[in-house]
Amino acid sequence: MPELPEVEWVARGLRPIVTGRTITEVECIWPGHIDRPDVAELCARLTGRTITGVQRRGKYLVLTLDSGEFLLIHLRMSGNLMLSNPADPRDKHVHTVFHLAASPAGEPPIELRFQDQRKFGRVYLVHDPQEVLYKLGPEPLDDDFTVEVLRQRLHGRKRLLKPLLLDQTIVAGVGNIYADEALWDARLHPLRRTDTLTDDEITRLHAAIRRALQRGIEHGGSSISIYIRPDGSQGAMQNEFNVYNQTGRPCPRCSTPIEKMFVAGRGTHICPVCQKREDK
DNA sequence: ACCGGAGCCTGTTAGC
DNA sequence: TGCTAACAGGCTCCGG
Repeated sequence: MPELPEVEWVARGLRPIVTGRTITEVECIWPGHIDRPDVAELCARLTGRTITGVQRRGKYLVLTLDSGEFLLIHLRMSGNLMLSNPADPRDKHVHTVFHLAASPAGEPPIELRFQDQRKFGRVYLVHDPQEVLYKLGPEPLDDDFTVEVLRQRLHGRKRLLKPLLLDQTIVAGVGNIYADEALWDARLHPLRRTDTLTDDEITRLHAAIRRALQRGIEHGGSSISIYIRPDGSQGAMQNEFNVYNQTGRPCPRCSTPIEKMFVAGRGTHICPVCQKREDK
């Protein structure tokens, strides 16, 4: 599911509710999600800990704990985190439940439920987040992600643009939706190679990556398939796509029907007129 | 260095 | 209507 904008909204949804609450119990219904440490140790080390903050790094959620440890969660394709009243029935795909005590302000206890249809999501409890995050490239929306930074990261490489954008070590947080949206915005073909890009094209690509992700955040993320925010509300970005999932519909720039192709095994949507294979 | 495919899983949908 | 194959927002490992 979630790419950077969706994970950002999960973090924003969780932050005011879970910060300051203590984990009273961890219920592991399907332990396959737990990457490290093992399930028993994870439950033991989390129980009694207080959540001190909620951050995002790329597509990872980072919960900071009063023990100095970090609870990292990656939602992968179909994972989701929901805040629920303990009395509410559980979805059948809920695999781990974090029971949270009443808040310091007196809000009643709540459950943080990790649900995941396809079971690709992962949970890590670590002393140092870099243990998991060390490979990630820069945060694309940070001020220090400049055109020059992108240029340097492409220097000497010969890669196809689509797989490049999906590579989290180049830039963190872009997935299939926002890669297609960014390439359309930059008027670049997904099969263009990085070593053929002009300075102007790199500048366009840099701006387009940031614009696509920023738009995603501004519209509350994309709620397609099963993704919704922790409070059950939906994003609206799915109504704003220019090319993603728009096969056959007119390009918003030139009205040419959007085409779908496959690149690196991923569905890829382009405007065949705006995104010429070898334009400048 | 980089690409593409397989594998990890289940649910939904398109097609016959 | 019913069955089957293809596809789905991610990532890692491996062979070429």
